[in-house]
Amino acid sequence: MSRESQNTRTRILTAALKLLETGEKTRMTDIARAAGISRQALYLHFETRADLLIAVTRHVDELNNSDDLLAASRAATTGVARLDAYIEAWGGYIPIVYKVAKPIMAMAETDEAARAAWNERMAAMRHGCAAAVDALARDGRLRSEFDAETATDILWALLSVPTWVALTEGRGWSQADYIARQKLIAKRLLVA
Amino acid sequence: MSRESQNTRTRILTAALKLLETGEKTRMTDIARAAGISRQALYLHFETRADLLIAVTRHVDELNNSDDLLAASRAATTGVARLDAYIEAWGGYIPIVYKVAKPIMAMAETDEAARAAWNERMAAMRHGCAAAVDALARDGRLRSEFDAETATDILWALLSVPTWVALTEGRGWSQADYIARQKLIAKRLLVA
DNA sequence: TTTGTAAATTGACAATGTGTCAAATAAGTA
DNA sequence: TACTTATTTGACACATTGTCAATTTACAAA
Repeated sequence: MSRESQNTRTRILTAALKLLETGEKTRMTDIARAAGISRQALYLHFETRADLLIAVTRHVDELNNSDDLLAASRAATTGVARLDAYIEAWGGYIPIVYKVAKPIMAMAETDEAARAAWNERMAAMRHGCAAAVDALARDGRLRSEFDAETATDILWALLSVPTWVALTEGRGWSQADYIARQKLIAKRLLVA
Repeated sequence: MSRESQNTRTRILTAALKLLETGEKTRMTDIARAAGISRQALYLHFETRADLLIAVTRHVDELNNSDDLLAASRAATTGVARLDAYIEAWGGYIPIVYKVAKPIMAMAETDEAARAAWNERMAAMRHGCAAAVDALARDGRLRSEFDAETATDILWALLSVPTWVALTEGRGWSQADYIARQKLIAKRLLVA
């Protein structure tokens, strides 16, 4: 994969991302046109449409330094602070990835690669939840109502993308509302 | 629409339901074969695949007396009892409708009729949530942290189908776990 | 300048699944 | 017998993904 080819690959990802963000159609034809190459040339860089879209999410992660973003919550000293920081970080990141994640979620019904990519992402998100729950437990402030595993599941479901979609797009919660309320809810549920 | 035609219509709905429940493919071809008629004849009874699937959900509602099921929670005297009863009723009904609802949710991305049908269902579910929240408020037992509208949104998101899918299919919660824990969560969040 | 190579183009085509159409048939009813 | 309704049969349009083969472009090495 030469330098030239790398440029084209990035050009494709950038073009696809722009289409996704502006809500335009993202058929292979559309992405090719936006990238200024032929539709068939897309297949020289990505095996399938699913692969291409998955690559776009990774591209988005890189553009936004997603690791650093989420790692910030690790700096928190208390469990409660960590929980808040994680909700702030992840909750703030959802709107960024959502536009790209949406077609992947849709494809996940039928496409194995898309399903695997999405599950992996959700597993990573759950790790963040588990870390917050563990930090609470270490402080002796995890409510005894649920064990750590169950508490993690609850937090994970609470912070899931479909829940975010339901509350923001479906019920009109602003992003600020969403984050503030989720912090309250999570603390009420998990903190003793 | 003659009596004979009615029979065929029911036969189609029954056949489609069976395919959905057993997880088999539900292309128009498959449904037709299962119903013992030609694929083209399906279009004599339903305009589109979306219409057919929507009709199946209504058929399921009728088979299960869904109205009565959910109405039971209305009999509860206290707000807390009503909340519990609603979670029990709706939570218990999710697995029944889910298999049919799944392809409709998938179609909702692209098909206007499917989207409308699903939104209507979710709005109806939210009415149940609102009723429970109002009952709590009437008892003076609604937590003051959130207003009634927001509390309803939270309960609605908590009881949403994607959340159920995440916790049961995704995290292996049994149906009994799901209902018991959701009751605890809802009370912890909403009851003063 | 010639030659070789990687990237991209062009045009055609298979596969899938939905939805449409027209002509023929079956079966019961007036 | 004639009419009506449901259904069948076979063909086809359409959208979209993915594949293939032959050709062209452009750059780099000799």
